[in-house]
Amino acid sequence: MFNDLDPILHSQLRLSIVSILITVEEANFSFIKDTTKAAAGNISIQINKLQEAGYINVEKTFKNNYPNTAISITNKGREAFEEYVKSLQKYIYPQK
Amino acid sequence: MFNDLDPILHSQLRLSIVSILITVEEANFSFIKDTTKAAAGNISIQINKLQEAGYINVEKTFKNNYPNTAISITNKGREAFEEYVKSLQKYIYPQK
DNA sequence: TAAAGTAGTTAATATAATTAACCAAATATT
DNA sequence: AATATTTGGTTAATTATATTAACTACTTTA
Repeated sequence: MFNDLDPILHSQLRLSIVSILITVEEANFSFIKDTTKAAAGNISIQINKLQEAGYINVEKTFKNNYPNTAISITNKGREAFEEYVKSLQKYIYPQK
Repeated sequence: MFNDLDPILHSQLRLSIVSILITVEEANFSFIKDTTKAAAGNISIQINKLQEAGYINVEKTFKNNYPNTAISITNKGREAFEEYVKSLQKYIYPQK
């Protein structure tokens, strides 16, 4: 009846991050920080986990002399997100 | 942009339980156990948390000589679920 | 009456999320 | 030109959560 929910995505902050990345080509650390209002440390860790899972690409460069971490979603990440949403539907619309 | 997701509901097992209770008048422990496939101990704990939060009613009686735990959703629980779903929509359909 | 099953609970453990403290470099202030 | 502050992070420690293993208490069956 209830599919397992991908534990990588079933975390508020990681879901927020992926949710943002679904809508944009690329986002940097600061944008994620501003948008999610989460603490930088937390974001740093959750980005690592998403990268380890292969859900996002992380490119660290320098921009205007400052470190800049550019993040984008991978195909795997996009698919995982779609799967997660499908599974969730079964929870939130159990009448189906 | 992203509402906080009610941490009481943002747990796979608790969400499963509430999701079941949304569709039925009442469910007992065994039904929840069979439907969710979760371990009894885990269910026991999550039922306590949902009760503490006022999201469910728990009635312990004996049925055919056996202990029987009947569970039903409260108005508060139903509202929390609806709110949770609304918040989730913003995550899973960020284009909106 | 001994073994197996029902219906749970609790304590201990494993896992995950969060925060506090830190680092390195850049820029702003006195 | 020192020093304070800001940017953009990371890491270690803490806190919170979830899960499991072991147990309780009773019932039924062989």
